[in-house]
Amino acid sequence: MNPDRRGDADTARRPGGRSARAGAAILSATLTELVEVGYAALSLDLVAARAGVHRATIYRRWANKGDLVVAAVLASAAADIPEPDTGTLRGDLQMMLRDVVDTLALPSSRALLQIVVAEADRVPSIDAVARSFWQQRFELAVAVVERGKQRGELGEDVDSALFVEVLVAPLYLRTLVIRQPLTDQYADHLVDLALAPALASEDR
Amino acid sequence: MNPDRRGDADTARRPGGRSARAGAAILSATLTELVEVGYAALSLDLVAARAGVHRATIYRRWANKGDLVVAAVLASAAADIPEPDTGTLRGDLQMMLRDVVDTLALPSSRALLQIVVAEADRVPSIDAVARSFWQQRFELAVAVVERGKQRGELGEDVDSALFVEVLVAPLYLRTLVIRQPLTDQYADHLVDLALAPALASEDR
DNA sequence: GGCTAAGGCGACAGTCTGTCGCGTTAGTGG
DNA sequence: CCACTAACGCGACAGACTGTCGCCTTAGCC
Repeated sequence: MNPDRRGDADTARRPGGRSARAGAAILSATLTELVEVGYAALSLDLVAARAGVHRATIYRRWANKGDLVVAAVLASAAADIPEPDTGTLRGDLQMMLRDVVDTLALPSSRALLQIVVAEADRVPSIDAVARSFWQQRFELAVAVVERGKQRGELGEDVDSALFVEVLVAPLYLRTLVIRQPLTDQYADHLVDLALAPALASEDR
Repeated sequence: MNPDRRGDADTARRPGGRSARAGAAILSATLTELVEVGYAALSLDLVAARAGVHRATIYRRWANKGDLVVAAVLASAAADIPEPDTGTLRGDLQMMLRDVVDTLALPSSRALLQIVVAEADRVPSIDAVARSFWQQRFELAVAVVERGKQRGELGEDVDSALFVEVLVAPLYLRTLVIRQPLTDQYADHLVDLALAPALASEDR
């Protein structure tokens, strides 16, 4: 639909050299600025300056501010996810939740998450990135829960997807909505709470 | 600290007439625009036009775009909260959660919530509004849970605050983060899940 | 070592923010 | 009922930012 050559991101025409360097510098500078001043106040002049690049160069690749931000968020979302395997469901869950706590403690992750939350309803491409990102994460977490279920650490009747949602949701509620601090103890507490019914039924 | 006469919001110098009307029109127009185009793209020109007011009039009251948005959000947060009392804890919780579901289904509430989530870390006054808003809501919900506890519908050892957090968190996770739809059935399911341990212990 | 895609550079129009001074109007208080 | 004056309307303004353009320069590829 778009004959424009922009927006091809990594498939730069000079993949070995300056183009690639400039592209990476721009995306990195965008993320830094984004975390620092937010989306609304983001200025391409400053991004260009920080990246050591002329502003026109940015526009040669991305049509506008929104597209650039989408690309930057997309690039930073491409982190790989550690797969926990401590041997017990409780251990795996603790590890995962503590990882979330650590991630949400980073100002950069918080800022990025906030931007995605704020813009996803308005920007289809951000919506798409968010959906696939969370789907991946959830599939992994659900797999961990399923493994625990097969080991008999959780009742067969438990809905794994819902279990994961209920387990992690308070971390995001505290961070984004009610603005309360997160601790490892809190995370562990959530795990205990989620596993309590299983323990109780063991006692019968 | 600020000798400027701006920012007094409702304490206008001509409380009876044009000033009050203009102020209300501006705040209302701001909210409408905010929901429609978001914070980043909000233009005071359009707000002024929608409010039927000259742009300078806005600046006479609020120093900048940020202050105006804060005032608008603050004004809209002043809604009163219905206190449920169905006679049973399950009924009260279902009512509260369905109310949250309904609220989050409104584009205006979603948009406002998203703006608050995105800006609270950056704008102290938005942070303050958010904190007091949620504290009020949570106190009410905790009171409902405590009442249920006194009726014996919930174990004495349950942490009411944590109970409320875990109960409502998935609604916000789905709305803001993982972008999944909310239904009344889902809300009821959460209530059942939260009350399950209490039911199980009744059976002993 | 030459060809050429891509970046550097500066100028540009258009939009938005925030400010100002002056004229006008509509509440307020007598 | 009327005069006073606080507050608004209006248009001009500087400054910042967005997005575009054409020309020149450079660095990567063969």
